[in-house]
Amino acid sequence: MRKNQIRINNERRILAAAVKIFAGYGYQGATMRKIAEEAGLPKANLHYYFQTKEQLYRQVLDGIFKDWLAAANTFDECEEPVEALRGYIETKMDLSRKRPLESRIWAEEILRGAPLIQDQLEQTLAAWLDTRVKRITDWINKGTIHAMNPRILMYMIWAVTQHFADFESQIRALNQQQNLSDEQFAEAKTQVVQTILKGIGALD
Amino acid sequence: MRKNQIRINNERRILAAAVKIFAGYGYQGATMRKIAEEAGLPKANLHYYFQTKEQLYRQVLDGIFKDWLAAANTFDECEEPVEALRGYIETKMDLSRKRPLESRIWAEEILRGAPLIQDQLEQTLAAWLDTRVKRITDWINKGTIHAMNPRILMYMIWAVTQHFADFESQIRALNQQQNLSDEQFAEAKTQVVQTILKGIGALD
DNA sequence: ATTAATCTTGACCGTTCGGTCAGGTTTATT
DNA sequence: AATAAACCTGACCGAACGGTCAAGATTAAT
Repeated sequence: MRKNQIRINNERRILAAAVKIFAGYGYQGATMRKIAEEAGLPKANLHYYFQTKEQLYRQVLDGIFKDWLAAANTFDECEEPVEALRGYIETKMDLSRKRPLESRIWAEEILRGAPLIQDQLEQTLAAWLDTRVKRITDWINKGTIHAMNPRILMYMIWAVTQHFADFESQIRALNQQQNLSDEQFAEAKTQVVQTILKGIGALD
Repeated sequence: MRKNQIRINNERRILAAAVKIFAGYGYQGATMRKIAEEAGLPKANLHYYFQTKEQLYRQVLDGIFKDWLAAANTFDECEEPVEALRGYIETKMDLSRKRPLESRIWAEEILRGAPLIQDQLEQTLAAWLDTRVKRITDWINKGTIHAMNPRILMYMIWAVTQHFADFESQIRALNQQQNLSDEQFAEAKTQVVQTILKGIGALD
């Protein structure tokens, strides 16, 4: 089978290189030259597979957005707030640990005012958030967690979990110029979960 | 007196314009042309006061760094964790509300790996953090708050408070395309304080 | 074996970038 | 009033940017 094997391979190579370069330099700072060099292909070849820099960037963002939404599986599968939120927070923390580049590209896009993904935020993400807000509201009504604004809870979770990817260089500078070790990161993960779950009255 | 009044005025105008443009476009996306236009001065005039784009950017970063550190006054003045942390969190939240541009410039610099402020992070900020870590450790030893890693607590506070500035466009998209009203922001501030203080065992 | 489709690439293009500079204008000093 | 210092700015520069293209090489289809 494998009809377009060449195309598939090259698009994957280019996208992987683009993630690295966009994360390292930002949209404006990234150049097609750097991405081509990282991918090991001539610059003109990039334009054969992706007409413009913006189109390449859009495809990178699309991939990130899908991971973002997929991270909510544990949240949806669990009934009780402790399991659901612990699972979601841990999944988001793991995502920050394993794929920090994607988190940084997302963060930079939002920083710049989300010029290219505003529609997805206002529609897909807003709808995604609404259903989770409803679940949290149910927990509040049942008295399982304290009364609060569920949206702000979600913002807090996003902020904290993504911080470990987005502000990695700051954390490194404050940790003897060393990235967090696996042990340190595991400690952070536990503490984040505990603090938030306790903070909303789901524990103790 | 006012000897260099012209210089003082123009440098202030240029720095104010630079904050806007750097925050809106990032370091690479910002151009001296745009900053000059925003300041209402010819481009060559910018280079008279600030030799290079990087020097202008450095001065912007320096100003932000000072605000950053100054926000810790309440933290230091209060004895007990509830007052100290509430004061610090509220001050950082207010800073995010009133000066989101500065927060975004800082965030972008960290995202890019802090190429220009690594020294300040490793020295000034690291020392600043150490003294606060000691105070939190004292609280833990006295049993006023739960046992935990004080550094991770500080990361969480930074993450959450700055999120409201850095991810403003995402929050807006999830809030019927409206920025948080003063009432909504006040609610967020209260909830952030409550969740963190409860989460570390300082309340209830 | 031939043709068609896909892929590859060095050379090139117009635009914009950060930065320079000479020469003029304004302000401060005496 | 004269001199010096500070300030202003249009025109210009080389470099780097995103993107194009024609011509050749490779692969797929018949």
